[in-house]
Amino acid sequence: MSHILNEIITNLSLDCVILGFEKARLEVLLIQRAIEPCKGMWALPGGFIQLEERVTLAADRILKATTGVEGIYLEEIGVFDRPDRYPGRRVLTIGHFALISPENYALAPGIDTSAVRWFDLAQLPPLPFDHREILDFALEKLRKRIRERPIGFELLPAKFTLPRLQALYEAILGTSLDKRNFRKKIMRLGVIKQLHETDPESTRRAASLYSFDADAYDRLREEGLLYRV
Amino acid sequence: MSHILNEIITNLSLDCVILGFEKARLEVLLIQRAIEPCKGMWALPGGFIQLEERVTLAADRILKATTGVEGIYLEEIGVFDRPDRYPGRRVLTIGHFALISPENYALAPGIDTSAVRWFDLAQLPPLPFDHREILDFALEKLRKRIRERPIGFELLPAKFTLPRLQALYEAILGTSLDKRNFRKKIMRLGVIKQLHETDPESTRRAASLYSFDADAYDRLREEGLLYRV
DNA sequence: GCAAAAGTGTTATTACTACACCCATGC
DNA sequence: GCATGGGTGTAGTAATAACACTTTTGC
Repeated sequence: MSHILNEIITNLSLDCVILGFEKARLEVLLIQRAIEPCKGMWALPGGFIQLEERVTLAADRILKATTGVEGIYLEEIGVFDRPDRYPGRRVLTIGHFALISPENYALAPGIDTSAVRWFDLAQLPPLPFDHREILDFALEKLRKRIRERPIGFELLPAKFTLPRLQALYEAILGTSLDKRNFRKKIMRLGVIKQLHETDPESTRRAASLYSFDADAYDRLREEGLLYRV
Repeated sequence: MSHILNEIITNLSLDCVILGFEKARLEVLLIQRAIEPCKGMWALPGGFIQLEERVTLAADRILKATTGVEGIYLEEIGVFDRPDRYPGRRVLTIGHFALISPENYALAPGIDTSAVRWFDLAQLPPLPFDHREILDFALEKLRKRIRERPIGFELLPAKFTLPRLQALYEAILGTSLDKRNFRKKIMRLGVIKQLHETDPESTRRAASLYSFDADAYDRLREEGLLYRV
């Protein structure tokens, strides 16, 4: 077994699809590559796994080192394995995704990275390798999952309004939803609770603020509860 | 890029959890290892991926070479990455699973394998590496999935009876289900059709045979339809 | 004729969809 | 006072869970 410090597994990398929600649109976090291959292109944050490292820890390390984002829950979405996906040698990559509220995280371009920023999904630059495929796969996974679990809270600040939560669901699903039915369903799940405050950012009538009950959410998660659209 | 024939990726393997249903119990297909490490132990069928090979094709190739089973749909369930999971060097493995009807497949121990057979899940031998973890993960995935999709047909012969399908659901979920409600739900899905034959193996009153409508199933799959228990 | 397994319907409850108006606030 | 976005209720329909007896057949 090799023990050279920080030696990497050369045939296996990981990439992260970090999704956020801003101004009624979904966004994805991209980095501008400062090294070859594909130097200068905007790409998913990613990198190589060290020889003795757990994949999840590698994902945390790489995301922090390239974007400044840390302490988020990254979920594995699958292995991407086209033989020609990376130039010069065979590299399979383990796709990960996460949902975060952009305003909670400061961006800082780091190692091998010349810039980091959020991109609206509708205005993406060309992506290198198979990153477009990985992104599309993550989006599809998100759409399926939101029908099965009351996710979405990760994409909003700790206190949020119901109109904003509904806008998020509509952005993910690409449809519009009935306001009354949406509220009934969400409230019946019992995972959000009303705070006795209103939205200070409102310019007209202020909406009530709600917060998310993590314990109740975990209970539902166990039971595989659904949001059916 | 290396082009030595059949050169493998040394840090990445794959393993297969093949589940079947026999005599009201779930079973898993294991092989007896004919080579080190863990020579002589019963283990999940698995092996290494070749340098230019797609993972799915590698899984088909390895499963056929070790067990004789071929032509089945293998689904990726995730990467297993404990640093000490394989002795002597770092090897991550991509877990796969599949559901098949044991009677449809002839078993033939092959390369690096001294025996193949089905094991009742309740009477498993000790498994090497992290194979127990991979198996448990696959079973958990199966339980979650059966609540979301009308699976289970892969585990039964082409013609099956409703009592047998119900027994399968009960085996997977670990609960008992109401016969009338089960039939109503399954029939309402519209993915199985009644044949005008009865079960020739019956010793008392013979049950009707049904078959599975693959087209209707695919349509439901698209919509993410559910079996809620 | 009886044991064993297959098959069948109804009711009460709960969840879902569709749909239109009033309320609070800043300007 | 009006424009903007927040908030609320009902009725018809569909799905669900709970529940017990009759039918067929081999022995």
